[in-house]
Amino acid sequence: MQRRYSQVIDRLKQVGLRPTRQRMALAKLLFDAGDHHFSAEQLHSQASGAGIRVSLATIYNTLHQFTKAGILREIIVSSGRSYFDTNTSDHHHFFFADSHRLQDIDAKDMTITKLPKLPEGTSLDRVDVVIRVSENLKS
Amino acid sequence: MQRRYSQVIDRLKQVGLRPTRQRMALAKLLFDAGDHHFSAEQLHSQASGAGIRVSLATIYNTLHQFTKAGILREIIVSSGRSYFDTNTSDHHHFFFADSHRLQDIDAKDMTITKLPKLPEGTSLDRVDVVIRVSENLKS
DNA sequence: AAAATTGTTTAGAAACATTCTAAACTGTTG
DNA sequence: CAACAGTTTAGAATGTTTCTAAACAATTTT
Repeated sequence: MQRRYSQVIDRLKQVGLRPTRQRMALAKLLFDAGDHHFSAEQLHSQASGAGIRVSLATIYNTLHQFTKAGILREIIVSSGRSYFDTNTSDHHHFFFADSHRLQDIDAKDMTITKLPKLPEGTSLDRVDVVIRVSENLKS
Repeated sequence: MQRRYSQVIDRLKQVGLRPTRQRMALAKLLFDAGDHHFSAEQLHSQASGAGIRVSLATIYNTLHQFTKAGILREIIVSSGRSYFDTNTSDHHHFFFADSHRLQDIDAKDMTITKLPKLPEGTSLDRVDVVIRVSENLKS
């Protein structure tokens, strides 16, 4: 049981975060599951479901720490609720307006050939592309 | 005094909205001022400052109605607060992470040559590009 | 032009996601 | 294992947005 956590412990240490009970449990949930998108509330329920007792405050703390550490990415597609992505590589998103679902777009499926000059005295953080789509109603 | 509202009245009628006192006043504030970005709260203060008494609920109602009618556009750059844009033409945005400011990017200053295939059974609503930048600290 | 109808506005309450607080707890270091 | 610094927690607080149902205003009908 202890050994299965070694990867997660290493990963946390690498990014300078203490491997606490909660962080290890959450990291395991997040990174053992492959690329996916989720909200704070979703992670909280998932944790509860898996028998991990973590407060919502810790979920938020952890999400922000992971994001700052670069092992998680925040996606902003709707005001009023934040989403996170375990895929931190260069890519973009489809956003299904009706169901609030997200789907990755691989960087290679999308090309931006011309970028505007950045405003004076600024440096680039990130280019976010969100393609908003509607699900067609069945006839 | 009455005549100055005729454009705004026509515009509201065109999009199927009754030209009420509040809608006319807000439309005038918004569309006489040239392209700009704003939040609900900002519009509310601006209205108050101009001696227009409108409730926040009406601000929100109006903003959503205008957006649905296509004479306003919602910009999603930060969870927890919505921004709107009086410029509804095809364009994108710079977002200044520190100051929460927005700046238009003309469609012609940015070219996307390759778009991914849309997921099965969906239709395109919009492609949003947000270039997030940080203001460089002075040395 | 009053009455009837329908759509709009409102204050205040409610909802919701997120952040804060300060006290209890845990991991780490020496 | 003591001491310290960092972490977690419940619950309160915050901030934005939506809801409610009653008053009001624009429009249509008579």
